[in-house]
Amino acid sequence: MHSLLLCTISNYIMDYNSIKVEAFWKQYWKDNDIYRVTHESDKPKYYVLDMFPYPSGAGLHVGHPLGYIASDIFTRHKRMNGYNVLHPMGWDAFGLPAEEYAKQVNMHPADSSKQNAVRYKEQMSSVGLSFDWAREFATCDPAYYKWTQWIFSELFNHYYDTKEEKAIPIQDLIDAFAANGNGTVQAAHSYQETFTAEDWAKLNRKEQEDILTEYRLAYRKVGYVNWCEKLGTVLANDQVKDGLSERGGHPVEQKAMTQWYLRTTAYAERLLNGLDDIEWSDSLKTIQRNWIGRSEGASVHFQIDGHEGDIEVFTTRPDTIFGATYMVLAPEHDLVEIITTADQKEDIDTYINYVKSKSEVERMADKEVTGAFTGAYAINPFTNTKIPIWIGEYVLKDYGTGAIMAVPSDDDRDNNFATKFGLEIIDVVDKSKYPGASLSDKLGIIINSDFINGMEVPDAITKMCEVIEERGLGSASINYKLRDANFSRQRYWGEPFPVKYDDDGIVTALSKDELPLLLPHTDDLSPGEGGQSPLSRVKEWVNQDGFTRETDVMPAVAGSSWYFLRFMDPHNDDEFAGQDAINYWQDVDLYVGGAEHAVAHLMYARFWHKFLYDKGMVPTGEPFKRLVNQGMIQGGIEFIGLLKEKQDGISKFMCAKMLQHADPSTYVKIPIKIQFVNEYGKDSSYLSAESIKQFIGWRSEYKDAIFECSNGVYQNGKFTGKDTSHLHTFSETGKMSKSKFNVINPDEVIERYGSDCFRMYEMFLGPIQQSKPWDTNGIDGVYKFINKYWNLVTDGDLSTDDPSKEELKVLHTMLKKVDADIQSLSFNTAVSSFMICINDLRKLKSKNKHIASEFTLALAPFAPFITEECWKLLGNNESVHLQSFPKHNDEYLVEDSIEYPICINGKKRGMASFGADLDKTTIEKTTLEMEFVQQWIEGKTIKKVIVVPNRMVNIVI
RNA sequence: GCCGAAGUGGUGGAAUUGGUAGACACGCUGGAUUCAAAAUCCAGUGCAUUCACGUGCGUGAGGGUUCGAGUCCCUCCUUCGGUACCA
Repeated sequence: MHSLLLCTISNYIMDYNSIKVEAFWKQYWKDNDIYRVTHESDKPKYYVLDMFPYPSGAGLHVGHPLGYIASDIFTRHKRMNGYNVLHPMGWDAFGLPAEEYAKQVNMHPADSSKQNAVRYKEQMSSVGLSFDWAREFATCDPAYYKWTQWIFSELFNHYYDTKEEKAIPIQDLIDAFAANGNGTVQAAHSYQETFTAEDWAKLNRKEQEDILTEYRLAYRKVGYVNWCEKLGTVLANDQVKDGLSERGGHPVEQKAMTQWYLRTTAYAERLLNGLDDIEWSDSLKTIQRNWIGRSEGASVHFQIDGHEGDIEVFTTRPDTIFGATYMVLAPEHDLVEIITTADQKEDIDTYINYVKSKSEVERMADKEVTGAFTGAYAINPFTNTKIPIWIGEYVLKDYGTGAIMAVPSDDDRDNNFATKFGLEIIDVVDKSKYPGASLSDKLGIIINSDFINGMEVPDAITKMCEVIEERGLGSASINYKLRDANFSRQRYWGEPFPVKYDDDGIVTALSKDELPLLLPHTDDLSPGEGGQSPLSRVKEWVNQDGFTRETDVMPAVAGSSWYFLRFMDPHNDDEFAGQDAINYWQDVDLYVGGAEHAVAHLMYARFWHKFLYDKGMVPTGEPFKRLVNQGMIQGGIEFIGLLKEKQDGISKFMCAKMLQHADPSTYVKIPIKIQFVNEYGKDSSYLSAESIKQFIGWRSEYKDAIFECSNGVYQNGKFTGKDTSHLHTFSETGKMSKSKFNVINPDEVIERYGSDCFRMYEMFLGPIQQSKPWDTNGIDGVYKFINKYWNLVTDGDLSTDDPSKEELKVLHTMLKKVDADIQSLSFNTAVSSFMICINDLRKLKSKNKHIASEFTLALAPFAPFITEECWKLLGNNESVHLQSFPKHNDEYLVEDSIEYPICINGKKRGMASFGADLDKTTIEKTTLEMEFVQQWIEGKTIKKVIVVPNRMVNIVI
């Protein structure tokens, strides 16, 4: 056995050979399937999940495994505590980045994704992550996306009943329409009209479908996309920068397209309330709450002077309605066309064209007040005065009703608008009693408002809601910021929508036995005509006998919205997951992943889960019980300054120190390989003459360039100046990325220090929730620890005697701390406990087999390879990872005496040792008699003596 | 602007319910070992002052509560993250 060779030379401190040992055990674990789990188990279940990655072409860098290592330690600890732990991994392979990467490397995304996943898996195994690889799948596997499509079909075939507060089959709604029309139906919808059963019966099938679509949980409507005429393509939001395409810098405009949406708004209240019962960080919950953006208020109808209809507005401040001196509609509001007078038509048209010409980004960036008058007037139902109706881009068509009553006295935006256009301002809230209160605080006394004069604002709001309902003007209502989710992408690499359109354009969802609807193969991934998906060019797929297919595909979030359920039963062909498996595994107990998914992924996943819950297909209302966001490991980025103006036609680089006070517009920062840089990451980082040569070798276009250092000039291989050249560089901290040449690959670190050392060092860096720059310098401390541990087990013979009291105390102090730290995910302090323990054991010259064994067991979750090796060397045959985690025993931790700090007026002045069970009075008495205490209290009166048992003594004089 | 999180040595970071601030580690200094180096081991290391014992000051700034504050309260500053005219 190779491992025996390592330990037979016992009188010599042998370094641990990580490469050999890790290779051996990696194979052993694989061959023996020790991380395989099934739901047929008597043990309690536990589900630890990492957010599955999109396998990018670059492979893993040292930042990626941070969360995986943490969850792996947690998993191993749970396993050793008798749990049946589901810990799977897979690939989020569909989506834009995968498609873009495939184009770059000139491969089909199906192939590049597969290839990248293989590399990821290999790297993950090198890190010693204990995934059950039998459950691996990718979101682009037809066997998986069959069920993504199926859930989508189910969404399509359901509506949300607001009375039952759950999803109900659409057939029930059709029956209700046929029986009673839509007047009595309580459902989440976007259909504005009311109809009777007779009306419904008169409609043809297409007309009925058009109404039903406004109720379905998956539906189609017109939405806007970022359209770039020049590139002939639709762009994602992050492909647009400052209103221009990121690639090429071409103008981007808003283009209307009929697209698929999910009615997430139906679940707004439940998505909000569900947050109360789960263990997520407060900040993450707050982000989700803000995103849902619930606000209470009233919807009020304003009659339009000289027109039949009315304008409905939503307001959180019905108490200020007496101050509503004008109204504003969103420029896209349906009524604009109807109410605009002939006189104002030109103004309005000009303004609408102006708004259309602006991109969304420009609209957000531009804070200037703009608007136009429609010429029409509404009647304020409380003052009965005519108030002008304007349009303005600050009113958004998607929020509330797309119309507002403007109260310029109590709303900053309304105020700016009124001031600019000379509209009337009536002050309706006296805020003098509440200096410093902001408008959103809803504080003040109502004035100039008839029957609510003198009331406090909150009371006035309640009163007004009542009166509004009494008078039939509207009702109290709740509004959400949350919008229905756009679910269409004009792309290739995603799930095809499982739907078909007949000749009349009526949509039906494919049934389960028609799934999966396979994504057809095509090598031409360029956009289709008019910004359509590349699929639109695959005519033989789109045009079927008697129907056509949807050419848009689903977004990347589709596949990640339910993958955690598939892991429970990944190879099931009959169901998305078998009920036995789902009932056993229930939900995710611990979910670890990056905060960048705080909104989109988690919101979609919770939404899908709640839908499946309504269908009785999952047993819990929330998918992720406890969630932890790991921080990012960043990298140092090094730049050198290149002057924009060439000197006699030659490029000139200048020392960062010399550019410190220069005008930043006169030079550009060129990122360089961090390997070239001396004192990398520090303020003093620089390129020496040697590293400038390396740089020139890498970027030969600069071979003749001038490098002006602070102490001389380097050019053409020669340095003229005093001492050696120092070309200082700019150092920044940021994401590790290929384009910044600062990627540190875990493979290199593992090769040099071993996987166990790498794992423990990543944990030792700090709390996992925190982001921090990678710095290999500190790794030596952990490396020393690993070697100390190795020597503890392998250097010399171990005694089988009972361990001493001191040894037990040192060991059990560690066991207690490590156990608690793992549960609270404080892995950095757990690593430090191991270090303290091993240092203490060395001081005690401990060579005890029991101690070494227990230490090995406790260390196993952190350092799976070396502990496995040591466990074997300690004479065991079964894997260390299948053992029980050692329990600490408080008996060994009992102290005979306790060191008390003695404080005078709260300042420590000395120490004293007292028996652990000594009473307070004796401690107080003894303390006051002590010599150094006497010196401090001499001639002073003692006001008070505070004795905190087991803590400290404080004397107040 | 609004919301959230966080500011501790030269560095990464520790500190139950308020109870010895700086654990552990890096780095640095000195020493041992070595022909020498690496590696390893030992000692020291918040700042100021002192030959020294010690003393003073110290957790972003200022105030407060308390016998006692890194921890609680108020005001402010900075950094990071989220969000963006949300009626």
